[in-house]
Amino acid sequence: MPLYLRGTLELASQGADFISSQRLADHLGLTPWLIRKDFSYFGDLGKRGVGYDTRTLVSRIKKILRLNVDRRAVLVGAGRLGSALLEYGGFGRYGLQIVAAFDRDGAKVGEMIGGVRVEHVNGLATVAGRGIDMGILAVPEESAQEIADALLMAGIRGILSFSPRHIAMPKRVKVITIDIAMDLARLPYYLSGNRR
Amino acid sequence: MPLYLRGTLELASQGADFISSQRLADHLGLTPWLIRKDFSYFGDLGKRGVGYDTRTLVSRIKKILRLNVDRRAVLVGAGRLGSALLEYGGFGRYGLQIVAAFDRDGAKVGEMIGGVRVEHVNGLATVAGRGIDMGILAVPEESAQEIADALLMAGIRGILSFSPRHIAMPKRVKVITIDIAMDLARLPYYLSGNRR
DNA sequence: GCATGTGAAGGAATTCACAGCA
DNA sequence: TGCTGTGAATTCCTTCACATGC
Repeated sequence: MPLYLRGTLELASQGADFISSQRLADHLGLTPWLIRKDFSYFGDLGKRGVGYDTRTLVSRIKKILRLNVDRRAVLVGAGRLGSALLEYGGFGRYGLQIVAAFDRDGAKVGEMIGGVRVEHVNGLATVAGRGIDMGILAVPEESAQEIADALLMAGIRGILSFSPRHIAMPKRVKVITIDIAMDLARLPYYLSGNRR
Repeated sequence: MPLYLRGTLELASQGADFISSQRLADHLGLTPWLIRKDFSYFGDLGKRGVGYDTRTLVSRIKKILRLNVDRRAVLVGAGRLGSALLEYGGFGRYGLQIVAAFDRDGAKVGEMIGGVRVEHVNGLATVAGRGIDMGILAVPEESAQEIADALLMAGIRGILSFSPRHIAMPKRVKVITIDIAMDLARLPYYLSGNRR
């Protein structure tokens, strides 16, 4: 569904009022019947013979994904990757915002990056009262688990981690891991004449 | 399999000579029988009653993933994310290396980042003869498709893209997309009392 | 005894084909 | 006619249970 949201937002921004499953499928590199099947689980979203109204589709998917209210995230690790994330403008389209940043390095504390002031990681517990419910982990992999534990203590219940380690958390906390090196390592398999 | 490689490398670096499917599963947050089933497709990798020899396991998986030889990649887009990638040291464990970087911005050309000199994007075609077969796309999303086409022309057959767009390529080119904002947007769904 | 390898069962996701409505 | 919604068929992936070998 997040992918469908992305595609619908994009086509809507190109001025489409209605889109067919065919059009969305072409745009995303998928098949129409898969999209229709997935949409069908959430009741009647489209008009037969016409397609899906982009406006209502966006708002329905946002509601399903609980993106109908703005969400705030905290970032830990203001290194190169962390800074890039703080200055990245792509979160806004989903109503997401990084509103706090922490680092272990005293030299970075106080710095403003992407409009956010870097705080010392010792104060991580203070995020508890700030209406933040997601954490972004951009720390060295050795400290990833430790910082994740601190985020758990601070009441965070969703983590996006860039560390190539499995983060152990109670089941109530959702962890999504992006392992960039591992993703790049998947490419060579497809390089030469592979079947399929 | 890339995930198994990561886990095995990690446990090996901790001094493990043999690992059981149970141990690897615990480490990665998976189940032992899934790992055994997946390994079984590639012939007898383990010793019954003992486990898997980490050394041979690593080399077998590397061979399967075609990571048994070092692979070279080109990066396009030396902005914040691109620079972070150039300076990231995590690719080496898989024998991957970024050996060239390109940017559209003349001011960046000539700069050294992470030991790589930034070249002007107009010269992208020159990668053809340099033993490079993967491209990393860290450009603004509007230019992603255009640059991907240029990479195709330059003989690249695998692309890791950070642009939140579907990249259209001939079937012989493998494209892996990392959409950071979309991944973060998946979290809110899990935030409150969801079943499962 | 211990841990792998694997046929069989079970479940989930995808694809198909078409009925139903604008 | 055009495009959605959906049961049925299919394919794929996961889980189980246990025979096999160190």
